[in-house]
Amino acid sequence: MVVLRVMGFFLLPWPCSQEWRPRGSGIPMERLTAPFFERHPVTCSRELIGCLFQWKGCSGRIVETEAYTAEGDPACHTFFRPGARRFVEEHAVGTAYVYLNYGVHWLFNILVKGPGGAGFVLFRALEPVCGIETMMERRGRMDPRHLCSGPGKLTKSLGITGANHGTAFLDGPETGIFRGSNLGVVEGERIGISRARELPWRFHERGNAHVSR
DNA sequence: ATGAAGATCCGG
DNA sequence: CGGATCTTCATT
Repeated sequence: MVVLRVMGFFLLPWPCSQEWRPRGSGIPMERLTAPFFERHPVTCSRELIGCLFQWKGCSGRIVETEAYTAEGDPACHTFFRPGARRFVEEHAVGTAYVYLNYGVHWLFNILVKGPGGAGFVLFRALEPVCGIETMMERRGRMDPRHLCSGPGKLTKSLGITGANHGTAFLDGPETGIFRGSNLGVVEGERIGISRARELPWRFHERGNAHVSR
């Protein structure tokens, strides 16, 4: 059992075992399944804030996301990459879309498809919960606030690489996303892109110290 | 073949 | 601020 400290307050008793499997300790951990992701990318991005992302021995609360829509979004890979459009067509909701950016950093997205359109949710920051030692082995010893405070940092902390591209992880024995709560969601403009910056498609938990920048 | 662009991070 | 360093895609 891990007690999370958010904004100076001890708030959520979070189920967490040595095996890094979030499992029952009185509070049911509701695993997010396909229907959650059968909605618009912006909706999914907003509602993922506060959920627990579990990845092979490590986990963290999702505290920052960005939405990219497959149609009409010049910043989305689908806009200029036929391969990305094919990916959307050929893969099921919940599939990991991982790519190498600037030849250096792996970035993790989840594929979503709603009636209003398909797209991706980019995971931009996590608040580490379990496996912090493992994360530090990968990134070096540092303030836990900096471990996953960026899309490239969190993949390195969790050990996510291109090998995970195109894989289903929602229902894995060691991977998945679990419903959580948040202290309020702040919406703002996306970061680090050159096109369609004005869209307010970046979301983060209010007051959270683990977000990027 | 070759080149440009890119949803980042780190260090000076 | 600049460099690292690789993939995808378009152009030659």
